[in-house]
Amino acid sequence: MDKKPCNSHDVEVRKGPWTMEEDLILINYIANHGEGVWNSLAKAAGLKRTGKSCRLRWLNYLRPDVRRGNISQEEELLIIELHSKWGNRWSKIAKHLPGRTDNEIKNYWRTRIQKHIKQADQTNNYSAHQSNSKAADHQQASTSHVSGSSVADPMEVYSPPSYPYNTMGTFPVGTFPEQLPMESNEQNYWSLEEFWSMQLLNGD
DNA sequence: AAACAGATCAACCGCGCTTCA
DNA sequence: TTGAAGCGCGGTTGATCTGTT
Repeated sequence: MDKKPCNSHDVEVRKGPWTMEEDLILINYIANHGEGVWNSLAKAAGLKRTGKSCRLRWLNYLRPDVRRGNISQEEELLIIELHSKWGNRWSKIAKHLPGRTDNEIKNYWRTRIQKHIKQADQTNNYSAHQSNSKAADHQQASTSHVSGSSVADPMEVYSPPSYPYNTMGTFPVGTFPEQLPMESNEQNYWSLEEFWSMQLLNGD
């Protein structure tokens, strides 16, 4: 299937961003028939998408309990804690953050947290280098805990207090929460009903 | 105002695990 | 027991957005 083309009859497969029409078809189909058996679902719904693509779209975006935007400090700390426990087991981590998807957490980790780890690492390496030079002069036995090779897990050099975030949980650069076009921060959830009423308003 | 660079995130890809005939 | 099919996961890519010069 994934390892080889699973369409025996050369069905054209769409790729790229999902259209609202496709979203509607998928939502409607799942609302009526439930999720699961994604390959046959895709065919039965008349979507020119792979089952995989449908599953991903549903789980990461269309599911009514998906929470979007504004990862709180509590959630962030939880992500950090769980990542230090389990590593890149994003789906496992996501299970402990209701409404968050593995993809979202993975992206968040890579774009935000990992960046800060690198920065902290560089800073620490720099200061470690500085202090090591001095230490060498003084024949001190002070071993730096950020010697790179001795650190198996980047979390060990990661120090949450060094975040550039303020205590209000806002972000220094223009990140998503304030820029979401429609919802206020309280409205991180949206339901099928809301989606459908949006469709009615749009006349679609 | 335009060009460029960096950040973000949706979506795809490939691999490995599970299930079932 | 084995091979095919389905599914889930983690890594990666590319389009878009935002900030800076």
